[in-house]
Amino acid sequence: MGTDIGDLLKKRPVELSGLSSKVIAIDAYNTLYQFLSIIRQRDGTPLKDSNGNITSHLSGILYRMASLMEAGIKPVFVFDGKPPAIKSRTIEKRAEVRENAMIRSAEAREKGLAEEAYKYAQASSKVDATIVGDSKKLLSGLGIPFMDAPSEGEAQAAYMVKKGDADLIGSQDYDSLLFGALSVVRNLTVSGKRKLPGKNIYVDVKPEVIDLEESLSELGITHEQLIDIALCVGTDYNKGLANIGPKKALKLVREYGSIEKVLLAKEIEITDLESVKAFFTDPPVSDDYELKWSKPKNEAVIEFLCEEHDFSNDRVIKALERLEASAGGGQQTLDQWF
DNA sequence: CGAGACAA
DNA sequence: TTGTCTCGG
Repeated sequence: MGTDIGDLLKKRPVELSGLSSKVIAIDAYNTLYQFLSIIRQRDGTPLKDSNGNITSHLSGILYRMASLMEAGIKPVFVFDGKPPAIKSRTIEKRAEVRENAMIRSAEAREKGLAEEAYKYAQASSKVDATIVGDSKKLLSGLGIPFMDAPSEGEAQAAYMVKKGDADLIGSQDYDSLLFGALSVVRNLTVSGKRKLPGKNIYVDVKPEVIDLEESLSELGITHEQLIDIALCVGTDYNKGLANIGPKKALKLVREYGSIEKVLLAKEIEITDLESVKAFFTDPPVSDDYELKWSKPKNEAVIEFLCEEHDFSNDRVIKALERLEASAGGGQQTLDQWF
């Protein structure tokens, strides 16, 4: 998923507290997928309520939003709209991978290969309409704004940053930088050690910020050239060149100046090159959003999570208290004085 | 992933 | 208090 240009970019570790008062446009699809694939039991099954509905994403949203709001961060979720036609190959491929993973997971479970079963169960995660609907319902209850992008969420989020309505994009992917986002934050989580599944290995996971201008000047390339590099490596919208990774792509684009000249020199072609480039530089975006954070609607959240989805009352109330104490990123509490 | 329990 | 592990839904 996304584009494999991460190795080229400069990453600066940050604390969550260092992002206080920042508006972060969260790539909803990316974040929900992360929750679905990671919040699982040891056998690989996601969290579910007594009716069999998946609830991993609800758990993820509740606790992470409590942490972010507590840190004074103002999150806004940006959901995907209609994918562009040039993405259809990627979408088909993802569906294939998921179905394959589902079968392999079942097979591995039969054979008693726990680790394998877990891995394939993760890969079968799908952000479907129910997951999206549930998530929006919870966000409404938590008082956190969200919007539907006309097309790609990352493109919309990048637009919001360029406009100055948001400060950073929260995503594990780098695509929003191609769409012109000035700043991306990855690992948007309370920093700490994470145990790798299976082995007894712990890794430190800290939030990290990637600044577009900083990365470009360090690489000595323009934004357009960064897009060209991504196009060489391959994106969600094009296949990329054979045996070309980020390092070789950087070298080629530096040497020839642009992807067009690279293709000319190597006598190769990329289908839809022009429309893919145009999609990165001028994607469909919308001004139809309102960024307003409000106090959580406690009763509605409790009804939704506890009554409908079997969450523990105590846990939900605790998370709501954390949210309530920080709702509006300080704005709300300040208003009390006027 | 993140909370909570329990050990050190 | 800090680290390690399990459970949550």
